This record gives sequence, C-alpha cells and structure tokens, in this order.
Amino acid sequence: MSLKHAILGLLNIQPMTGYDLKHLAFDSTVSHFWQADQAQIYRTLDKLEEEGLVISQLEIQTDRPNRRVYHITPFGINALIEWLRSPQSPPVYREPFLVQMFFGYLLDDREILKHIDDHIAHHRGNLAEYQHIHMPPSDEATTKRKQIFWRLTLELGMALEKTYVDWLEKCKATIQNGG
Amino acid sequence: MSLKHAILGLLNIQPMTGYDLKHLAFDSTVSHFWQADQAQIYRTLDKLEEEGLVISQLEIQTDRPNRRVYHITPFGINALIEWLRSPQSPPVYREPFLVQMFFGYLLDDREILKHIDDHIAHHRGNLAEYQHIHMPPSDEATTKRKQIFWRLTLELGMALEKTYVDWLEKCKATIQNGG
DNA sequence: ATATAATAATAGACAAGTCATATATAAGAG
DNA sequence: CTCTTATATATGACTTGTCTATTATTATAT
Repeated sequence: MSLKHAILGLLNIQPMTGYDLKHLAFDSTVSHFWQADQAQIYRTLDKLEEEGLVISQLEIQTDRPNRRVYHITPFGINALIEWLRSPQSPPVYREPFLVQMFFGYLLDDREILKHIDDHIAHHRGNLAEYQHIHMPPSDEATTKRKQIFWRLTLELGMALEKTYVDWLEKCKATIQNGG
Repeated sequence: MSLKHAILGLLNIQPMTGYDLKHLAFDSTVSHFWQADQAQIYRTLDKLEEEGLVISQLEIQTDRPNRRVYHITPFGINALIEWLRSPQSPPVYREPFLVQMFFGYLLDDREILKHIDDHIAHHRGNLAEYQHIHMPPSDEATTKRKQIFWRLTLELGMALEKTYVDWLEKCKATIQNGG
C-alpha cells in the first residue's frame, strides 16, 4: 500500500501526529499527488505501529488537547527505502468527469458547458495554490537534494493542471462553435 | 458510482456482454479515463439488472460459449442522463510513482533514473496507442456530435501523456545534471 | 456566559476496487 | 490427440478508501 509508505516518508522528514499528517501533509504539501482520508490515516498509523515501522508517544499539552506523535523507526526507514526501490505500476485512470464528457453528446450544450466551467474553476484554483508554494532555497546539501525532488513533483502538478485548463478551454470553444 | 454510469453509457451505444465491456470498452476505447476490473464489471451488471436499468438475454452460440447480452432499458437511459447532469467531484490524485519521486532524494540517482525510464516507456506507449485510434469521420448529425465528444476526451488523454513524458524527460535531465 | 472554531483522535458501516482462482466451451496448432 | 488460446462467466477473500458521526479539549469571539 502506497499510503503506508507515503506516511513513512513524511514521518521520516519529521515526527508528526495523525492530525498533522492530514492537515500539514496530505491536505497541503502532497495533495497534488496523494490525498488521504482522515480515518484512513489514523488506522494506517495503528497498523504501522503494530508492524514496528513507527512508534508513538503521547505528548501532554496544556494549551490544546494531548496529541500522539509518531516517529519512524529504523525498521520503518528500511521498509521505506525498500519500497522506494520497488517498481510501481503506472497510474490507473478513473475520472468521473471524463465519463461525463465522453457521453456528453447526450446533454444540451448549456448543461455540459456548466460542468466544464466548474472544472475550469477547480483546476485554475489548484494551479494558483501550487504557484503559491514557494520552496525556501537552501544551502545544505541533503536539503538541496530534497528540494530538487519536491520541486519536480510540484512542477508536474502544475503542468497537469495547466494541461487540464487548456483542454477544458478548448472543449468550451469546440462546443460553442458547434464542433 | 461512476462505473455503473460508464457501463450504462456504453450499453447505450450498443448492447454488449460483460466480456465485450471489458475487452472492447474498458481495456481499449475508454481506457484513458476509466479502467475496470473484470470481476467488478460482471457484479455491476448484476446490480444494474436488479435495479432494472439493464436487461439481459442469453444468446446461444454454436461456435463459442453462450453469452449474456446486456441492453439498457428506458429506466437506464433516464438514470444515465440524470447522472450526466449531476456535478462530479474533481479527480482525486493518488499516484504511487509520484510518492517515489517526492521521496526520491533517499535513493541513488541510478535507482530513481531506472524508475523514470520505465515510466517514460509506459507513457510513450500509451501515447502511441492513443494516436493509433482513428475515429472514422461521419456525416450523420448525431454521430458527428458523438465523435466531437469522443475526440475531445481522447485529446485530453494524449495531452496528459505528453505532459507526463515531457516532465519525466525533464526529471531525467535535472537529476543527471545533479540539479 | 455561551457559541463557535481549531485541535485531536476514534469507530462503524459501507462502497469500490483488486487478486486469484475456478469453470466451461470451442477453435486452432502441433 | 493433446495443448494452448480466446471466449465467456462467476465467486471468495481481501484491501483500500469513503462517509458519517462521536467525543473531548482549549482558545477565541460575541
């Protein structure tokens, strides 16, 4: 399961709680290539701890509810590296909106154009978000290497969003011109 | 569930068996936006029939095993149109290989470059496949409208594959130049 | 005082998708 | 005459992901 390894990778950057993973990582930093459900994150953390790939410690807080901070273990780092080395299957495509576009000839232009506009707004929004992520320049060598990979994945995110937006604009024009 | 509606849309084009749906549709025609498991297709057909959205009839064959051909019903067409009108959530991104790229700084260049090459080959392969899909030109008005939508989704498929390939080439160059 | 929002974690029920395997028929190749 | 391949369908067990709701703590705003 990739979620397991995504979590291991994130905890390898720094120890975090389930809440942090959801809000700081999956909902922001890595949302352009992996989105995870909150319930699933907590359950996966449980499994990872059972397997000895992470350990947790309860941190008592006075200003906020107590939190359980998860740390990656040496076993976890091993498992992460091993997984990173293993070939991964290419992505599976499964996009409801494209199903709608494929069968869009069954709708009125007005109806399908509305869908298109909604998706343009969404992808433009994503693009804007990604463009606001500024990766702080760094001089330390290991950090610099990290940043190269992080920037590359972000660039794909942006390129894909741009591809979507351009295509959606083209769809709009094509449909408006009646083909 | 979108799979249900993808199947309805496909059966609305022409009656088909589960086998046809798998091989002629999901594995070829619409593979660039929806991939479906064989077992899931048959189970979904069962459900659709229970719900009265499709009906089937056993077709006796002498040259091959008998087959069960599914037809969309008027109820099914209704359900399809209604779903086509409903707004669909934007795609959820979840790509194992991008997880590997994000944490790729933990690997040797050699190891990550191997992964990149594999994925380049895959996406180039997809692109080539898509380029071989020639949609026969048509004069009948409804069919022409169909073709417009089919061509548009295919164009997105190609644009996305190109985006991937370009990005992967860039990754390769960046890593080989040490950033 | 009280309501709201952010933080933090947990659980049940379910839907969707995967993987492996089994069964059967018929054509064609060796 | 056997083996392989394509056609055709079915099922069990499982993994992965979703949706909804609940519980609790503390800070902040009204």
